[in-house]
Amino acid sequence: MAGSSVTDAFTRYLRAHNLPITHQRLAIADIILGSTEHYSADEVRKALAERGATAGTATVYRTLEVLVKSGLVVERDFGEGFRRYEASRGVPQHEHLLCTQCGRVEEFRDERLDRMTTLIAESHDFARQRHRLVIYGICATCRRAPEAG
Amino acid sequence: MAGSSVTDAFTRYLRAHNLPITHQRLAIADIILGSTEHYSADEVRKALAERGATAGTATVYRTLEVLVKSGLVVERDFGEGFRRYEASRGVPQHEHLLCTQCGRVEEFRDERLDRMTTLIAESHDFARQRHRLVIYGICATCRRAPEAG
DNA sequence: CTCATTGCAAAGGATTTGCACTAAT
DNA sequence: ATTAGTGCAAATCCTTTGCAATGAG
Repeated sequence: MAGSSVTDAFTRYLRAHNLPITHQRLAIADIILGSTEHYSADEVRKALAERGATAGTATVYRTLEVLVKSGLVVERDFGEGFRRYEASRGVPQHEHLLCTQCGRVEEFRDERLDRMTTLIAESHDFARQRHRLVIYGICATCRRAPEAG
Repeated sequence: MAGSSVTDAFTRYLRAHNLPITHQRLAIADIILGSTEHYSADEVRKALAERGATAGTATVYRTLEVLVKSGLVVERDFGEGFRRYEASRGVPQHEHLLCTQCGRVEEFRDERLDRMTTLIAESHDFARQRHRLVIYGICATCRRAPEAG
């Protein structure tokens, strides 16, 4: 563990593809890969600022793109008007719960969905690629605190 | 049936709410309420143009908002970067298949999902509001025609 | 007539792109 | 030294808003 971090896989990816290993790339990777959160591009910038690091908007987006291409990060769209990015952590497929009040995201897995959606796609003569299920609701915390805290 | 159209319900809604009944509103309602398609705001404008009618962008969006408030139209977000609007036709809840090549949308219903998502939300201590399932794939037509038609 | 709607153009938020400058190898 | 990345600002896409002109009741 010592001397090694979650960004190692990204460093290897960059090296293997002859892509420069920059401070910005490592800092952004460190934030996303070291957490289970679902970050928006803007939240990444804020997280960088909290650590005393910075990166231009364009760099954040471009690095997120590289991370997605590497397979280490997955892009999500929960219909909020912007995208979120999540470390893939080797987890094959999972669904999300989104608190419509505070934006909190939780994950769950349900084996039945893969089978179910495959059958449904077939019956409509679609070649299924993937599916996306989001459950919207209010989390326990927000129910206890009526107004924002 | 004669002398009456699908926009009647919208006309009644507008009258009941003391909202002016304009040509633009009727034309836009006629397009969406008279079809089972899932229109983007831009597609609504194109559909208007095909009929020789026009409406400013702002009017299209504002009318869509009124239609959604009336309950006659439902707003959808399939993660394409823009929203779509669909006549509700009294259909309670259904899911969508989206062709990632041509954008074609098909619908299906699965009773199990309501139960399933309610239980999942409960187990995460979320007060479930709604859910959204989209299956992405390639439709039969696009599989036959490799390149765009 | 009176008030809400319309349409244009400007504003907005998220994301992308062009380009001179800087840093990685 | 090369070559690619960075950051800024301008540009783009979808959507919203301000405001004078227009149309519905």
